[in-house]
Amino acid sequence: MVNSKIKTKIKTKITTGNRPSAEARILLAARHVFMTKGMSGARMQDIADEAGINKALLHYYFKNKERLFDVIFRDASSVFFPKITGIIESTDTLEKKLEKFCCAYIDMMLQNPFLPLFVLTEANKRPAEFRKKFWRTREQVFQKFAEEISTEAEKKKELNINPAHLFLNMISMCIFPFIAKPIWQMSTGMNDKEFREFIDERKKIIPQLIIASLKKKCL
Amino acid sequence: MVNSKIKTKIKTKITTGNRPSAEARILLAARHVFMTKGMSGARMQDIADEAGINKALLHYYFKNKERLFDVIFRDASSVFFPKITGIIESTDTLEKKLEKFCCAYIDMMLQNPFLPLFVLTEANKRPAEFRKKFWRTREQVFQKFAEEISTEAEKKKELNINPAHLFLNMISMCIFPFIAKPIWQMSTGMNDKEFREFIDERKKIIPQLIIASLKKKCL
DNA sequence: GTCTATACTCGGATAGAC
DNA sequence: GTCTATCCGAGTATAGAC
Repeated sequence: MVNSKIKTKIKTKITTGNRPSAEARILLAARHVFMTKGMSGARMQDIADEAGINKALLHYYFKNKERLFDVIFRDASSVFFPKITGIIESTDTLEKKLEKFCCAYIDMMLQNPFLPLFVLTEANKRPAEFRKKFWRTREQVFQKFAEEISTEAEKKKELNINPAHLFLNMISMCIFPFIAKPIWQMSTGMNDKEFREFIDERKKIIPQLIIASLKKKCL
Repeated sequence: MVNSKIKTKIKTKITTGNRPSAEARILLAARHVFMTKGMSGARMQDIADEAGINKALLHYYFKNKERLFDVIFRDASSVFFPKITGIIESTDTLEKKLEKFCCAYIDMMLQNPFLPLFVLTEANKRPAEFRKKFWRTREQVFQKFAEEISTEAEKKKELNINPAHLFLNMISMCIFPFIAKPIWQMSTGMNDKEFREFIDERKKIIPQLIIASLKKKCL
């Protein structure tokens, strides 16, 4: 499996034995190291160690650090920018849709706690490169959500809400706690278990709050 | 001015002439480079260039990269974790206090747009070091806010609100847009001017939303 | 205090054996 | 496909002149 073809989606291929292939182990290790240290802080040696191979093999599979990073980052982006078509197109009420979205999104971040800071940091560091290499128009989650909310608002004559603010409020409240986790825990004294429970509570609180903001009286 | 004494607060000292001293220029340049590139991405050469001096002088003033970083980061933290005693102790209503807080905090970030991502990233990368070297108990903004909200809630018999969620919601909505700025602009097509106006709107929207969440019906 | 020149270290990348 | 050994550029840090 040489690096000649760039894969668009990472799959952890398994060899005939029970141990993941070297390539799969590299990807797993690279994901972990890049996510925790960032592009500039990550060391090829760390990735090699964690994958249980040596540096030379990294270059055999992925040419250089940048290419390896790109594979990881592209995969990370595709997870971070969710596909909400499924939720949007369902026949649920808006309330139910928001609830499903928050719940699914928070669950995803519980499984990938470093993802938000990783994607946002790297997107900030080189915005031009990000736009060119990683930005997919299809990932414009916001557009669909905005339409959905606008039509919903029109139906109910609650036109005083700005979909942009509403959507940004929602994702802010979902994502930010994961970015601020260490500081928040220092500040409140929460341990990991308490933090986890606290986050779980937010799956209900956030959509409720958003729905409340739709009422004329609130905004 | 040798590096023997560590300053707790950065002041841009001006020499007798009209050009800032070398030390002041270094601090200014270092702040900019560290904030945009992060600790691991920053290059001493870049800082020297931007300050209009050479690398050797950096080491003359600040011994090494880590010490220079520490000075910048300590200063950044003290700005990022706001002193809210002034707002808390005023005789304003809770509503007014929240409004003042959001407004002041958003204004601060408008002036230091890279601050949030910088502080949060570095705090995440080395949480133990962060706690030891930079965390100040006095910065536990949250505690005071929580007490304030609790007493307010008791007065109005609106005990169904959790101050932790309320506070986290508020700062999430204030801070997150600055972290997500490039992605948000790509996603919505906003230019810098529009983004600025959009942010200004939030100074009112966020406290309104928070106040609304205090009502029993909303949460 | 400020510079030039240089030493040293780290880390990404390659050559080549097996 | 995987390894050892090595190269080489980049980047931090220091020596020493002025």
